[in-house]
Amino acid sequence: MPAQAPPPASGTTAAPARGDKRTAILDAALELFCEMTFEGAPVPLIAERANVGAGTIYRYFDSKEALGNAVYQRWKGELKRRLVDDAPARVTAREGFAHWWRTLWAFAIEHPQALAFCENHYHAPYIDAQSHAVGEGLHDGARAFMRAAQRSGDVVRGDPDVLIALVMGAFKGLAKALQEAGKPPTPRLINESEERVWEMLRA
Amino acid sequence: MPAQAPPPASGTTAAPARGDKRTAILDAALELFCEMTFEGAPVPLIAERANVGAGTIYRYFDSKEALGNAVYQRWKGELKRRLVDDAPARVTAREGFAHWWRTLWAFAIEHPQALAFCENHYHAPYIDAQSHAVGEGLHDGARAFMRAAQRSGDVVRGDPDVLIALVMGAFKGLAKALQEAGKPPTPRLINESEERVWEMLRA
Amino acid sequence: MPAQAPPPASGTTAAPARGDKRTAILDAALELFCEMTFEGAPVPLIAERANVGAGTIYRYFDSKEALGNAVYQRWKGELKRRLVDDAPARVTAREGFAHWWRTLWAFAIEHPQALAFCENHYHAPYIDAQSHAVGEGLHDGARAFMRAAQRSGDVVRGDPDVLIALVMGAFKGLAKALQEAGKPPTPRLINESEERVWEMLRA
Amino acid sequence: MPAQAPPPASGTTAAPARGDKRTAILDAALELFCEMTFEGAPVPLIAERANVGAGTIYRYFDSKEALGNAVYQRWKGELKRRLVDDAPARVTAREGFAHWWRTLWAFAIEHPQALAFCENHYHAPYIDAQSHAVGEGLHDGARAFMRAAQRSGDVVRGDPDVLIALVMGAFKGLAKALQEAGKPPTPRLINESEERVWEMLRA
DNA sequence: TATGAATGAGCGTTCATTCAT
DNA sequence: AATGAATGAACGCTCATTCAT
Repeated sequence: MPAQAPPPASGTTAAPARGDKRTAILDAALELFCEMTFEGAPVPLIAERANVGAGTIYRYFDSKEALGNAVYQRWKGELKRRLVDDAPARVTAREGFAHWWRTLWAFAIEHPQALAFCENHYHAPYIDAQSHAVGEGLHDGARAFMRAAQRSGDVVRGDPDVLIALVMGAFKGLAKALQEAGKPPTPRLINESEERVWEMLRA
Repeated sequence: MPAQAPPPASGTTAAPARGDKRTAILDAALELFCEMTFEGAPVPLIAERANVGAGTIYRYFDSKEALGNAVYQRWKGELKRRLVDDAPARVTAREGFAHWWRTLWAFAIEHPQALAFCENHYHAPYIDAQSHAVGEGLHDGARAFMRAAQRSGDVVRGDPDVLIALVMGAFKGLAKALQEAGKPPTPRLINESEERVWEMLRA
Repeated sequence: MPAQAPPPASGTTAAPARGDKRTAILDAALELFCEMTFEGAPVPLIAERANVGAGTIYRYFDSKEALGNAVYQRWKGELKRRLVDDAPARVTAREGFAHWWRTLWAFAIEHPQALAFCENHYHAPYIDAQSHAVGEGLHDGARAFMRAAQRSGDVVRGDPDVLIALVMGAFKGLAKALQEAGKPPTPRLINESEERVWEMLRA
Repeated sequence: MPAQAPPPASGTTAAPARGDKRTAILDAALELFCEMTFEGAPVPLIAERANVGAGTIYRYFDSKEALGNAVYQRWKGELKRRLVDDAPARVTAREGFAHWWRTLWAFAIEHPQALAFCENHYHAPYIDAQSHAVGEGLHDGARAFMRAAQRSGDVVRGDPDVLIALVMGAFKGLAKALQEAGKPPTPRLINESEERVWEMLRA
């Protein structure tokens, strides 16, 4: 799954679009950070995979750490967009939960490396405040949803952060386990797991 | 703990006991691998933290990778011992689940870094087959428990590996969230989360 | 010279010519290997002597051992070229021997360290098969010459390898002795020693 | 050929003789210096081969370099003893030369590693003045012999050092070639080479 | 006297970063 | 704007040497 391009390229459509190189670098970096760890992935190798010169990376990113943060924010931001910004308004708690669960799986299927990267690197020493803020934005959306669901009486009482941690943890655990086992997440599995996790939340 | 043990334990309590250095290295390595990543933690820094010379590490471990695996096996083995080997026999599924959940939390409280390390490093490129075998031993124990619980009708049907992934994921998610927030896991929180997760499993 | 040659020769004389660095490294390595032994010569010191960064050496040579072999093949190959490939055809055995003896001395005068290096390092543990093959090529040429000289009745019968060993040993012995004593090899000395050594060979 | 013991042990004959360890260390060092180079042979490995503790070596020798010089002097001294001190008095030049040539070969057969070591390490950076003095003593004896042979008219005129260099070089060249080829020096070969080399010297 | 665990300086090598082109 | 050769600090690791036992 080499190239992923969530933010539609701006400007004219034909010709070697501006930003092409930046995207190529971000894609290559994501791949290699997943394969070899952030520290283990040499910048020159990222450059080679992105088909650019090693020096070119430094025209787009101040440092390797800045590149790591850019990768993080790109995908964490994309996930937040889908999960929070595109959330359906005025639906039941159960429907809202279904949106979350299915969107998470859609993202995991489309961008398995992006998901693994964001999970594994949230606590990496090079992740900066701005990146953490993006993560917080996602969490805020989740908290708002959970609180509303508790208010409506559909979801058990208790610290919403605890419930979010349980739900997101369950998702990550299953996604990771499937990836390791090499099994694709079938619609059936997604539905059944949605059911199970909802039981955990249900009032 | 299949790793090396050059200095035979002296048994008596006085004097800088043999084996001290090996343990000091393992402890320092765990700390630094958590703080800085395996690749990011320089061996000389591990030595300094352990109050030994840099070369001394290589008297106890063949390489940095061997040290990483020793740390992994030490704690994953300890967790497996508590979770599987010390599991109560002839109890209900609900009681068996309580043992798991509470043992996990006890371990998380005693050795927060050990838990984080084992979780984050299972797929690191340096983890070897023997380490993976230790992890498998733990998983086998979990699967045996889950199958018995399904046969007794207390837990929902379905792939036991999926259920294990959901439960372990939920635990890790909550443990991680509390650690980040700096909140200790209160007995109340442990009990309530046990209740929630059991709902996810219950037939 | 089968080793790497990354910078293509520019041909024109102006500007710091490409290939300069590779040659500077080979020259510095030869010097230091002679002064301090292969194992005793630190790579960073070779780099300093060659006026390049330590890392630069590894752009031209895969390892210190590869550098050692490149030095060996460079000079052993050059010697073989002069001695074997440029040997005069259809001359008497005596004239052929004169070519060998004088060419050896010319080489010893031009490249005293190169000669010493090739002699002392043929059996070093780091010298690889390709380097040995270059040495063999030289020896094959010598054997062909010696056999022809024996067939023509000018040189005594006996294992040609033994005669070669005696002749080459005598040359190295004298060259080394002069170098140690700091005396230059005068034309007179070269001629007289040629006479002596020919007496050893003469039928 | 693990143990060589030219200097007869002093003191009483039975019981673990004094000097045993010193000799064991010198023997092990000679072997390993030949197999792995002086720089390449770790002191702890020498200790292991000598069946002593690593620290014990430093009771007998101040440093690794001192050990290297002790090995050098031991064997160069032994060679000088046989070649110079035990030389027959009042014999013809031809007979005197025969003594030299045959003694060299006897030494080469008895102590092949000792010979190779002394040859290859004379110019090593760690060889000190005292060691060089031992070598000089040998050379002085050779020079005295050569001068006498020239005075008697049996050997060609010319710088005796040049003649010595040619003769010793021829010997070393042949000895080395045989060792490399794995062929033993047969009496016939020794005699024939003696004849050849004498031709080089003969007036 | 003899040991070998412990040390840390120094090795060969890598790689994030720069800069002449 | 883009390159990739060059750099040198910093890495993992070795080994000559010391010293508590």
